[in-house]
Amino acid sequence: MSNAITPKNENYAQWYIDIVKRAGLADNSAVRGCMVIKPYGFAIWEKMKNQLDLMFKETGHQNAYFPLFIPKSFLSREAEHVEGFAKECAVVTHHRLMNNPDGSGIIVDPSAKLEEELIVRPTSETIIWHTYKDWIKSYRDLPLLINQWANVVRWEMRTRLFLRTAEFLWQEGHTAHATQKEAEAEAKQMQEVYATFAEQHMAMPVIRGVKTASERFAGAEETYTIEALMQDGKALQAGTSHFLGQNFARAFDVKFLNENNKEELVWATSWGVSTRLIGGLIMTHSDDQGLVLPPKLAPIQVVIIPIPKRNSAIDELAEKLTKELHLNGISVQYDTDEKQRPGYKFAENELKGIPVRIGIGNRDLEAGKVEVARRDTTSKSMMPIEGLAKSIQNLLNDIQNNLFESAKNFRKENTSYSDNFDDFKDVLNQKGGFIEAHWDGTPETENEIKLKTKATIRCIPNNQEKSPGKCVYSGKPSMGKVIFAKAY
RNA sequence: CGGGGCGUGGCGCAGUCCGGUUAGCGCACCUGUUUUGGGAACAGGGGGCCGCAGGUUCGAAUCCUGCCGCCCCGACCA
Repeated sequence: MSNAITPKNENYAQWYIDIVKRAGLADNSAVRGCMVIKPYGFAIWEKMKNQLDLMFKETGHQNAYFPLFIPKSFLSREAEHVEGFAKECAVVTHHRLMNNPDGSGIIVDPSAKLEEELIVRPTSETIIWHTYKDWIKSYRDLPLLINQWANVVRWEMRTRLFLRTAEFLWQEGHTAHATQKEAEAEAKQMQEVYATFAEQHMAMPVIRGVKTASERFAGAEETYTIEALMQDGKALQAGTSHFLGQNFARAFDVKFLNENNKEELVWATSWGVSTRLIGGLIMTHSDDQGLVLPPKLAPIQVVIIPIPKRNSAIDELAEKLTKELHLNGISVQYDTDEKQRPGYKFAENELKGIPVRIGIGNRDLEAGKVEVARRDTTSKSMMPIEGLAKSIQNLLNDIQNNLFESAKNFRKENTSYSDNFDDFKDVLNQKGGFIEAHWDGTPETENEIKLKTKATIRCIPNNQEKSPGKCVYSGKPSMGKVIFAKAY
């Protein structure tokens, strides 16, 4: 009823949970670590999915679907891959239930044991590369550019709504190429697609970079990542694109004949983003009043609220405006629910992060104006009815841009440089955020810093000019700066 | 897996220490009236195997035993 959202600065984790629940995005379910994504949350996911799907298709990819289950033996074919995923897999061991002879309910039928256990996919490289063996014979079959939208399961020890759930929705692209160069270009291209989506649609600035060896995807030779900074100063890995070399081709014996009739192993990439992005979206923009959505991803971009007493003049204007905005691809809801008063609706719409609210009352109509409130700044202004549809479109663009600029400013203010370890620890504990620092390039130093501070190297940023210096921890020579942060 | 917390109408909780009438409150819901420019008021009403299973007792939401589940914090990960 009254604002039940825990203030951000009081308890950020609780604030996040309150937003997810009160805005109606998702709920915990009867299954540990698995969430119910509610209609409003799913509508946001659909908007993300539609845009990403478009971008994948524009870059030449096709959708397909592979099985939920993976034979256990497949997972062990690639040594690093099994090492990375085996600990967190759900396993199917039987295929039938039966009534317990003692009458106490239903039990697993012991006679229905599977010959080979099935793994519920934690990711699909293995089943897909097993399939690719049949699909790829010639250089003419390449490149093979496939994406799948799916659910996967990783039996995480600790879960958080959207950010880390045992089951989650995602897309996983799996491509096969004739040359290393082409596969690397693909992996980089998809990193850029993700970055473009994050920045232009989510209004979430990201750093493009590569992972260090220890943070790399299990089975990858290079992991390209986009890293975002959340409001509490922690980093979020928002999307990754992997150059897999020939590791999976070797494990699943996927070879092709080149133009010279010579047999070669295929080069691979894989890349994915998940419903975690919704968590990132929340923690980039939202405030103590509730969710804040960038217009491009808001299921409802504009809500029109009649100020009682509602009458035909108000209805007419609302309907005219709705039509005009619809013609321009803007989603509008005219809230004619007479049971709730305006104040209640205002608060609910703010909670749900609807970017623009238009209030139409008789007083305003007479003056030829309406009240327009923007969610990002929570400011209100009177706008002339004349040309309103155009004004609203401009306003939506403004909000989209403003959210992105604000997030960039926040990141700038919360990015520090450090060249000695004491200072590094102080910044990390007092301020958080991204810390640029020199690193000597060794996994030992990386690990020591992680043990002492919980900060990890989020990435080695792309396109960085060489800037030799001394490692923040060891003092040894360093060829360039990397980004450290505590991460989700 | 360790630490903490919690299971009581749809949601949030009180009651449990110290057993005792019909298990209570706020929100939500239903009906009606008056309202309506930032979360309306009044009146009436409906809805509960008190997580599950045993036990103690004349009597258990409350005491005892066992089990189950979920959440939060940490280590692991998108």
